[in-house]
Amino acid sequence: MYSTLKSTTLFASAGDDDIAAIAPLASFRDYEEGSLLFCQDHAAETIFILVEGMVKLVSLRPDGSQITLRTVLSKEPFGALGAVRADAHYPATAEAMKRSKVIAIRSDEFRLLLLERPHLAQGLLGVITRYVREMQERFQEMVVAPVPRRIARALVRLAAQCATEAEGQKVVTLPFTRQDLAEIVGTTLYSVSRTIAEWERQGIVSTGRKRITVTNMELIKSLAQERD
Amino acid sequence: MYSTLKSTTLFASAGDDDIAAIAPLASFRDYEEGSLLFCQDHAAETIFILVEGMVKLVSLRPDGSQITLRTVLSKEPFGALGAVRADAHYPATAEAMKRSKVIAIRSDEFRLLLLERPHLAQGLLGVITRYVREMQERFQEMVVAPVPRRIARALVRLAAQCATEAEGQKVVTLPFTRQDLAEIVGTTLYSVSRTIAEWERQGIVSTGRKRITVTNMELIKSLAQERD
DNA sequence: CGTGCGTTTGAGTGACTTCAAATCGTGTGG
DNA sequence: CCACACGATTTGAAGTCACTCAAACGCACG
Repeated sequence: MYSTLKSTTLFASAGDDDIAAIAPLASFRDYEEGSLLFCQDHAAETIFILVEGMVKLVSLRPDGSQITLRTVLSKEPFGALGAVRADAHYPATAEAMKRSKVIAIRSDEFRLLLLERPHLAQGLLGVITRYVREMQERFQEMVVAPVPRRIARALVRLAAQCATEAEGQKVVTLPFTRQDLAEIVGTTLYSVSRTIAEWERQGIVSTGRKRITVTNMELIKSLAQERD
Repeated sequence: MYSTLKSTTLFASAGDDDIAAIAPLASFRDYEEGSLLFCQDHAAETIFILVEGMVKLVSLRPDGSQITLRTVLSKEPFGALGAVRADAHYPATAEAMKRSKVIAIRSDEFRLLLLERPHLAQGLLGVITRYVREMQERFQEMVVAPVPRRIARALVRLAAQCATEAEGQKVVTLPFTRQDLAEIVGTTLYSVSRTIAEWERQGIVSTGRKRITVTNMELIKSLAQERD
């Protein structure tokens, strides 16, 4: 548990004594594919760190459709906003996309530690700040970028996240359905299908059921850029 | 200066000793309408707190168009992400929309204080967390909501911010051009003009040059809702 | 009384969505 | 081991929302 905690982005700047203080609050949990780790608007009682698997944070809309706010792949924390304020509620629902293993930490006790241990607060600030920057970037994309560019950007971002796990190889396979991607970039599965089919004809990607393999990362990256 | 700092959202949870530690790092600055407080991608050397006036945080796009990430009205801090990491750069450009007065704090020295004074870190976490939630909400709007609803939401949000200053009155006047609003909701000034003109015909708002007055806040709020 | 910026309005276009239906691939039960 | 069933994907056709471009208008300031 010690070394697992130490290797996460949240506790990268923490000292051994900080880790020792956290460890008693933390426990491992496993989730089946499709199960929910927490639900939107429920009290944010625990914060999570993904150890293994894949989790998506989705926002359910009144009309039944859903938007994926974030895809958690590496050893990133999630549901961490609840550690800041005492009466916080989860702003989204967390769903396991595969069998996943997580570390769960009680947020109320963690919050108390934040006041005593500045390095923990530092780590949390770092994690949240990085998230803010990513959100701002995606926000801008949503507003101005056409659908194909949004998809390209999503692929680049997801490939980079996956590559953290499987050290930077040229060809990256992403285990997402067209529907998954549609919820990430805010479009329909039809538009995703048409766009990806076109790219497959051009040899930029190869696809399959629940799978998209980027074979020419450079080209995808250029499609993700502003200019044409 | 002491009481001014104490009244801001960033230092609401700070003790008198915290304020005393901050005060030497802080100074007042004034900006003319249209002047830039900081520029995108420059080193984030100082964090700001708006005391008086109005500031917008805009992201400039390669094609020349711009998107307003945030409109700062009340005694909110901005440019505060730079306080977290040493080598941070501003993710956006800050422009004064009116003559404005701000408090400027050197971010490198502030960062050191964060490690010694947990209540300051607490305050910063609170501010950033609130911002994350707002961004997530706007992010979702962008993806799924049609333009008129996005405009309605922007008006509701901006009116609420203004109302913090001029205690909740029924009729709120917002000093924005059609272009300003277009950059906030991510559309064109033409679409804003048409939408607002329609609302004026229905008596929901009254408009003028660089001015939009919400006369029926309830109706605007219902337009901002998901359902029709 | 001009000049310029902010605003209005029209017409045309294009990107994306929506709905419908067919097809493909995979896993499962007989 | 094969056939079926369901989920995932493809493709077509129609419709619409909002953008783009162009031009005119009008308020406010010098």
